Amino acid sequence: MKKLLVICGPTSTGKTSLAIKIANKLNGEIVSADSRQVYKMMNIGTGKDLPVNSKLIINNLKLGGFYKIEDVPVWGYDLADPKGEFSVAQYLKIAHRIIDDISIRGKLPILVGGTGLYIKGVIDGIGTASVPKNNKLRKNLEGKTADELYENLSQLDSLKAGSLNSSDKRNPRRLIRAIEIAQYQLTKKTPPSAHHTIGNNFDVMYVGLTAPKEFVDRKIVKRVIDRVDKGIKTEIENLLKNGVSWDDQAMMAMGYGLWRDYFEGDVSEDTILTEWARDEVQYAKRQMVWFKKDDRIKWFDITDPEYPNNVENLIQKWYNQA
RNA sequence: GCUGAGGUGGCGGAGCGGUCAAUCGCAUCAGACUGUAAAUCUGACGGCCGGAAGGCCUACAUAGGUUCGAAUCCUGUCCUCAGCA
Repeated sequence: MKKLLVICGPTSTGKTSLAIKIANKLNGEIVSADSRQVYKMMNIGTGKDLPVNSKLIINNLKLGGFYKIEDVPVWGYDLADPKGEFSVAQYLKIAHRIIDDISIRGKLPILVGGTGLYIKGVIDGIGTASVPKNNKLRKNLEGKTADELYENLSQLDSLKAGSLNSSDKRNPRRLIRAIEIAQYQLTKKTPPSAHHTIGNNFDVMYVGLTAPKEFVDRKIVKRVIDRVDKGIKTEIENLLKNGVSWDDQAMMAMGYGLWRDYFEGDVSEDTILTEWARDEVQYAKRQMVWFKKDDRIKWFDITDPEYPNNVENLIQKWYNQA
């Protein structure tokens, strides 16, 4: 059976470096599952860790392209223009192609990232992903309160409305999407097409990386400072020069939008760094909340001295199985 | 030293006699999540008991006072800030 290795976990736990190590050992290629690394020109802040002067290699337009990091092809970067929009649906489409392609070439695809929804989408599929965005509808719904939206949804699809939990009932963004799907199903009268999933065709191994909170927090602080040294400010200036605006979806990424008050206001760099690190810490927490529910994941504490041996043994053993 | 403003929960900041354990924002903690997911949203957030309703205690710089009742009014004390010396 074809194999797929997933390496997930919160930010700052060394997912990529483990992936590279494994890729070198098992003849693998990396596929990034990261909702911000998909943007071009956003390298330092999203942690692409590209070697200097490396450039995107494109052999097949349908697969995006790949970078080489320590001789390992890394896919899933630079799929989108930071001025534009991007969503899971687009990611899934291309990620599936990439994974199939790697697999067909006889190599091991390694899905690496911290965006839980992307990983879950790739493996388990997202049934409604084929329902397109309806800008007109969204425009109309814009500004409505959660209660109004909920009422609206109830009329279109009372079943769906009733199934929402108390949190989603008050989440305008989710309610709008739910209405969008409900309306699509009403007008098109066609159920969303069957979605491509990988779960059934691949032997998937899930490796999760964690560390004690204090360890992760310290690492985050260090990394934030490191990114400033590497030139995050220049990177942002370049984005702006290229027409990216502060309001673009891509600029909502941590460590980007935050700088607006530095460039346009009188907020100090120190303040920005503190807030940036804080955002990352909060994000790491949210990632863990998401991942820890998935009991397919085999967890490893990266501060455990035995960790490198343990993961590699586990993966090797899984890899050797027919 | 004089004059003016002010001291509220981890922070910012409302409240200016009762309905105040104290709006709200941030932080923190817990959680949700299927086309923005590094997004968006929910709950908890002085202490103790309780599943909850609710109850009890300690609280709005500090010490007194006025009042049936004070974070809110008065007085002393200690701090902070602005202007004058």
